[in-house]
Amino acid sequence: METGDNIKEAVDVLQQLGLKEYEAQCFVGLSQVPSGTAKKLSEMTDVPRTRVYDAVRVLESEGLVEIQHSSPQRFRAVSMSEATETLRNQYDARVDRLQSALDSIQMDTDDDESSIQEVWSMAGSTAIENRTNTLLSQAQSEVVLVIADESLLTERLVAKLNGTDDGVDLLVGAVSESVRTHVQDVIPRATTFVSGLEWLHEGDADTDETAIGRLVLIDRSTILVSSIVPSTGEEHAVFGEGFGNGLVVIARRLMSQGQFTADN
Amino acid sequence: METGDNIKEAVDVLQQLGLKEYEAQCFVGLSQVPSGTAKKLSEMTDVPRTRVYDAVRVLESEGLVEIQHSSPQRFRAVSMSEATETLRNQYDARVDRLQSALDSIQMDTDDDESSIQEVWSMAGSTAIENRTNTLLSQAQSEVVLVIADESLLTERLVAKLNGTDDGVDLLVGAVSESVRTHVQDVIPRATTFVSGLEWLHEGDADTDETAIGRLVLIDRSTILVSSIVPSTGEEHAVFGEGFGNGLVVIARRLMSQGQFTADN
DNA sequence: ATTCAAGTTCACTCATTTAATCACAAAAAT
DNA sequence: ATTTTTGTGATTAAATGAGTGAACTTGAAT
Repeated sequence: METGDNIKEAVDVLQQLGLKEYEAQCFVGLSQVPSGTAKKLSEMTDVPRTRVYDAVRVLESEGLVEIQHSSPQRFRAVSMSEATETLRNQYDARVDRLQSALDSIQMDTDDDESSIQEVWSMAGSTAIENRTNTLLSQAQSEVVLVIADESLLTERLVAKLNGTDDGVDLLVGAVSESVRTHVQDVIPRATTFVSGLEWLHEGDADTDETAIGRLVLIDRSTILVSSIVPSTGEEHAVFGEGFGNGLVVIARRLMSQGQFTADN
Repeated sequence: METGDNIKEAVDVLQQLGLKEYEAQCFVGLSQVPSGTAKKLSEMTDVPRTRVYDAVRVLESEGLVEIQHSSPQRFRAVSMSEATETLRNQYDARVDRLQSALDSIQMDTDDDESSIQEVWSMAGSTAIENRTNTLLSQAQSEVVLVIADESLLTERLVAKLNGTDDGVDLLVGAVSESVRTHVQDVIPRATTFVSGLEWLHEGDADTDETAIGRLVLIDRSTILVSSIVPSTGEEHAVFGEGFGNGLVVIARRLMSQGQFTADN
């Protein structure tokens, strides 16, 4: 059922946004009718009638629902645009509060006696994309980027690449010729090539091995390699810094062995 | 203690953003130090050492923390800007998903045999501000606005007011002369006045009565009145639509009795 | 006035989730 | 070799939320 799934999806997202199940269901229910009573709502959702009142009251206090104090009470959802706006404002406000709370806690500046030989792991596509961005901003002389999948070439990434300093060499590799030409189109100043690294696209369909997502090498001294785990589709990454870092050394070695072949 | 409170605040906000207590504490702990082990973390926060691992693993999967798989493992938080960016992206993505899920559910268009004599209540400053905005957009001929407190005159509200169609009369009332002149400054095209309604600012300090926050009357047929509950500081509002609506009638009556006196 | 039904609130149980503790194996350090 | 750290897993306890039913209002109908 089409709408049924969408309803479930909406309830789901609302719960992720912090609403309880009853609250989410009531809100979605109300968003389908101009207004409704507790009875009507409990019929169209599977919220027990006696609990509709609680749920709706919470929703009202959060600015998502209006209540008419008549008998029977009537409820109605605020407009979609008002609701999403309210939710977004709420979250933005929270992130802002977090930011200022953390800002006011100064960090212990024991130097991190580290960097060399450390390999860090992280996960999550957005986080990895953010890190990629941060790294690109730090580039002084060279950026080597290999992307396995066209979908990873987001607008934001393209913008960032095009915005890098002119003194920075931009080498962008793709796994296939078609992706390469596309990359060359959107990032004219880059030197593009088709990666000669076979292991980059092991794990396509047939094999169940994890495939490489992106590879970022900055100034030959910082590297990030991500992979997509086939079962969940999640993106994981490893990250190393420092010219002498083992991971970085390996990456340089691979390059100098001519595995990366520039085509133009 | 200054930072102690800020730490609590940060943990609190992170929980509101969906993290569990241990996760929130670990993240805040890590954000105070370049990198740390489970032991160190459990000492600086009050997360049991044996549970640091779980918490940090979740944080990693959410892109907020990096893990170095050595022995002992070392953890570090991503930079503040990356963290807030990741969180914000995550939330925006959710709100977007909600929007499209709800969009695809069309609403039952049984006419709402309503409007007249209905009074709805809602709560939450942002929601009320959003509704105010929506109402201002709908104005055809006249807007009467009375604000009790200068703080309610947000940038957004001012922009909205200045952006209303020229054919719409703009009457803005303030509770004091000083607020009035300020209003006149930022909204030149408005006709401003000092509200003669004493009950608007009953409940200042001494009395514990709830004070009126804002009063919005659109085209003499839609009204919204909000009040601030003194104990919690929350803003609540009542809202009525339709020329014949009781609340609207009362509002018109008050106006025509000369309670609102234009000064210029 | 009394009764009845619908509307509403409240209190309580059960299930799930999360916090907190413990026992133990593996790894490092002494 | 022995003793401390480090990491995993299981287990208990506390808190939260879902689900249910009794009881109390209210307004309409007898």
